[in-house]
Amino acid sequence: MPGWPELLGPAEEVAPRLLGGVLRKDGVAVRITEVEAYAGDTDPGSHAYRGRTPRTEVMFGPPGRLYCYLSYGMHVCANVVVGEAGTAAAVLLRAGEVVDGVDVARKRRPGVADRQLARGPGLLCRALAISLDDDGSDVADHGSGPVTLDLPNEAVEISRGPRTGLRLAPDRVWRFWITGDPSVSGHRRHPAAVRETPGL
DNA sequence: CAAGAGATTAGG
DNA sequence: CTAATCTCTTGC
Repeated sequence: MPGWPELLGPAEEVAPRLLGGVLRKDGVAVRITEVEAYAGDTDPGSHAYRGRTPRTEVMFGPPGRLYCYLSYGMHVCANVVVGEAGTAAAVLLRAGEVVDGVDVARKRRPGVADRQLARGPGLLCRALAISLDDDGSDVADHGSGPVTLDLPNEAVEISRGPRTGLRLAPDRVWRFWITGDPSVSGHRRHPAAVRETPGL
């Protein structure tokens, strides 16, 4: 059974549906509170915009896999691949709240307040000990790999705003987060234009 | 082949 | 504001 039907829509529709979901690895669990959507070859902001490279290969594969990449040469960031195989859409996991294995996560980030343990895409991976070795790991097939994802079973209130760290395609308002959650990142220049979208 | 920007974070 | 440092793109 290839992937979940929930992951098959366009990235900007799938992304908010992941909010409140739980990502697990080695006893540590993070409830996802902030995501960003990337559309692949039609999206100038996507790594896959200029075609396949060894790094972006996973994004062109089937949905439900993890796309991990090295950011600025030092931080690992993780995406969930969405959409049909052959497309390169993905959802970047930007931030979350540690809901299990807090003691383990604390050891990975000494001196940091609990609510900030996964406050940012690089930090989220550090809290979960996700590395480049997890690139391509199948999170949809629950239990087969080291990393698993549970989709949320209750609705959450969602806000949206422009994507962070990107100058390109500012018209795509594709960053989503759980309204009012203290663990969302955006610590840098928080976009002024922030609207709520109860209708999603 | 060399240079620079980028889905980041920590420290001054 | 800047350093640290990997991958890919663009320019010479």
